[in-house]
Amino acid sequence: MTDTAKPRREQILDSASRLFSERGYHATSMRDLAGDLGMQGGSLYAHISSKEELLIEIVNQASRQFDEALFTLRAEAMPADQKLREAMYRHIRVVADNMDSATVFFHEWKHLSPEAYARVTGWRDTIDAFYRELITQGVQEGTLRADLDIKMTAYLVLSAVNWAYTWYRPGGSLAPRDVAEQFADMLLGGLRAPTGAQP
Amino acid sequence: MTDTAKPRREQILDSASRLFSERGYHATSMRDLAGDLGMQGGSLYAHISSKEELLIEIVNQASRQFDEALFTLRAEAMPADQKLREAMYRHIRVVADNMDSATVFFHEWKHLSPEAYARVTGWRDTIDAFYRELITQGVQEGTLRADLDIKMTAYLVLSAVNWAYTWYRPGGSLAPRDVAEQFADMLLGGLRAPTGAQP
DNA sequence: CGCCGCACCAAACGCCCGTTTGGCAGCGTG
DNA sequence: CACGCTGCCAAACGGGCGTTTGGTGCGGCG
Repeated sequence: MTDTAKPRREQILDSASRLFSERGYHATSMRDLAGDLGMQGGSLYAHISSKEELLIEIVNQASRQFDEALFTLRAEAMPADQKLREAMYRHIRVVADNMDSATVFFHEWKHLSPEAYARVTGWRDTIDAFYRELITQGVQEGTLRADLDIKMTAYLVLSAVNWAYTWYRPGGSLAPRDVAEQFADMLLGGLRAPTGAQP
Repeated sequence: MTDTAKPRREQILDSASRLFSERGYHATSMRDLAGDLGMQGGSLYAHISSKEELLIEIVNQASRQFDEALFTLRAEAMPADQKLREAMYRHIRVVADNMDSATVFFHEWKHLSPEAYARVTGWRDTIDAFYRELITQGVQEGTLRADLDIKMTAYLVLSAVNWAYTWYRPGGSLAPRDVAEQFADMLLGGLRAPTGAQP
């Protein structure tokens, strides 16, 4: 209660996340953004240095959230199926808790300047590698099927957790935990009914 | 050989698909597009009526491809697991054969005018309903697990086939059929190794 | 009280946008 | 040869863009 309002700069970043995610980066003008905050376009530049700085900061923020959520899992010792379940939960939670910046992250990273662009690409590779390691570990320890193609399996898992940004609605009846549990159950156990007849 | 070159209008649509998918709709100017075709910006308007017409036509084209691929499957009588496999194959094939327009479709539909926007939303609902019906059928006939949540299962399948636009590269070693078969195998059979121990 | 610095406004800058216009080569047809 | 049509160019239009600039009201501090 020492300071009831967020710093102006954070308010700007919040508004920018929302508007960029709703309309896209290039379709949002600085005057749109300023209007959303009740000010004039030029006044923004007392707090930020450029429009691209906003995009970079939003994307970096999202990257950091994913990193923090997944990196601590890397070294933990647990069965791969359980670890995969936990990774999916954390991944989806980050998406769900940051719908706006996650959407901007997935949609607008192409518009970054070369350095920031390269950083995002590098981050993607890191996450890819994380899931591939996890799956490889699972195959080696016998928790996951031995005939899995590591790369394709990672793509499948990443599809499930990333695509959530297009349909998940926070505040609905589904918590991130529910989504992750259901997805993990289906992915690990399979959709087919256990019939007993098998070629 | 009666006419070696495509009609100019089709060339424009092809270029627009590529540029819109690479840079985004708003980040591509009409002068960029014209330059790609070796002409002046204003000259485009001898063949098209507006920039948005291009976006609408690209998105409609993609919608039509999905419709044609999936609609014929609806009435066919086959076990649901096999039908799901075939649907995933056709879905991924459309994405793979139309990477540019599919990317535009997934990324830029938000920027359409209200009528075209509503049409795309309606299309999405149709595809959603198609997969939900298919899964419901599978549960009823006993091919798929009885405890599946229909909506979540459809989300999972759609994630897998839609997200392909972000990573698939035509001309690589993976044909759409390979991707679909692997995804369907993993989804239907599950990732977990058959141990024999089960609660 | 006088002063500073902060947050903002109003206006302007140069540039690029989507689109329109008028004109002009080339060419197949009468 | 004259005609009109097609496909394009060069230039311009009004407007919006991201950003800069000079000025102003105001709260806090010496």
